[in-house]
Amino acid sequence: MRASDKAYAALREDIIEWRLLPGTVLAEVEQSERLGISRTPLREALSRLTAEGLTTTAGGRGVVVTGISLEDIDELFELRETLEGKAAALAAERGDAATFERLRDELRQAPALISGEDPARHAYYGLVGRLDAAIDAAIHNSYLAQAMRSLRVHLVRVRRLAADDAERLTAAAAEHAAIAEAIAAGNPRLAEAATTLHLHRSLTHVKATHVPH
Amino acid sequence: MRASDKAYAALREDIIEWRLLPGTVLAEVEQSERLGISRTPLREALSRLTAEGLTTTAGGRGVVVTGISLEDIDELFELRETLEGKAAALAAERGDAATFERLRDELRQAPALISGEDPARHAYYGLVGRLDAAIDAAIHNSYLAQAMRSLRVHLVRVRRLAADDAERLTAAAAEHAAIAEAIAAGNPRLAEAATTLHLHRSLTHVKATHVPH
DNA sequence: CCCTGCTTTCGTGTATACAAACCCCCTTGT
DNA sequence: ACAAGGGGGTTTGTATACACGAAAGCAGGG
Repeated sequence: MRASDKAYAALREDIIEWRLLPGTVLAEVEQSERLGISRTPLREALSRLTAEGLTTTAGGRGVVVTGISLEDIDELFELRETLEGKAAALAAERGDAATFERLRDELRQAPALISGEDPARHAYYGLVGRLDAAIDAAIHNSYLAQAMRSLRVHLVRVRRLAADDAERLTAAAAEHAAIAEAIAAGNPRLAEAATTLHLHRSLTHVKATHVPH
Repeated sequence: MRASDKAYAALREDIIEWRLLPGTVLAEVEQSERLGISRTPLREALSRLTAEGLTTTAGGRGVVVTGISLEDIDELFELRETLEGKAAALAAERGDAATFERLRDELRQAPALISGEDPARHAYYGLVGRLDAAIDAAIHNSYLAQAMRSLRVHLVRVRRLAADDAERLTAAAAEHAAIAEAIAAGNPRLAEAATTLHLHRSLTHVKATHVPH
């Protein structure tokens, strides 16, 4: 693995997990020494993070970790609704029914995973990730998939702000199952509606349990 | 101006204007010597281009200029319709009416610009750019604006493939005027419909006059 | 004649040294 | 006392040298 990849992954993880708080300045020598690499690969890592929007260059004062305000969350979900709604509709038109039927069945059994402890809950997140991946593959549109991928980075960060209690996760699993069901049924408008519903409830939950940093 | 910015701007221009054709390998030493800079800033420029999707890293063998297939154009416009349709609707809800009324009036007088020679036609492209900028500002959503900006790079590249005859440009100006009119009227659904119509016609034109490279 | 293994060579990945720009702070003048 | 200008120090921007890896070419054997 390249040193720049290692630095990129480490910094990205630190930012997403809120170990590096917004406003933190990432000085090149300091971070390169912390990660045990040279400045050159670190600069490439910082470039990638800045391109993703996780950091911003603060004019001569190094790069700083970007923050996420309440307004940002609204904007983020506004775009997310647009993109994922369209993606769900396209998946319903173009996707393979059997794939999404399987995902629907798994999602209906997800409450068993959620009630358990952390390893099981991790399995649930993996399941949701597989649904996202299946939609990405089904839409047959690399540009849309790319746009959604770049969004998900910020969304994971937002999710870490909210309290993922078992109750909300159970409800979310049901909503995801409804999306998978609509896609499997080949009903674009229903798939879009189910996605809109899910995202609205998700946004409401995030804003209700949000703890400002 | 930094050397990396200079290299980035130069390479980006070369790719968009099809002076660097798809499949061209951009070797680091070769390009750094051509642009009169060192490898370090050139690498940063290539990183940025790759993040934008104008180039792709070819697994250890340098970066190559990406191509745009007919399928890519379809995918590009599918995403564009989603994003710009939403943006037009949001602009109609949140934008300042006076701003878009002025743009509508200017666009209605655009045929005079188009019939002229290149400098006047350049003024027309600038006018369309101002409409885009006005929409970007009106939506009050930096993430959506960012997504549209990253799309426009590829769209400019596609536009260079099509023949921009005066007839099509005159029609496009009328379609743009209709969009501005709908936004100024504060009618989101109409604004979205006008955008959808414009993009469909634009796509049809591109595919009709498309010359494969 | 073809296949395989080695060698050479080119190209990227990384480290480090140097240069320039910027900020902070201190000093000085009003 | 406050503002403006200069100097020191820190930080980024750039160049270059070196190391590692892969790919292409060549030679030898089957």
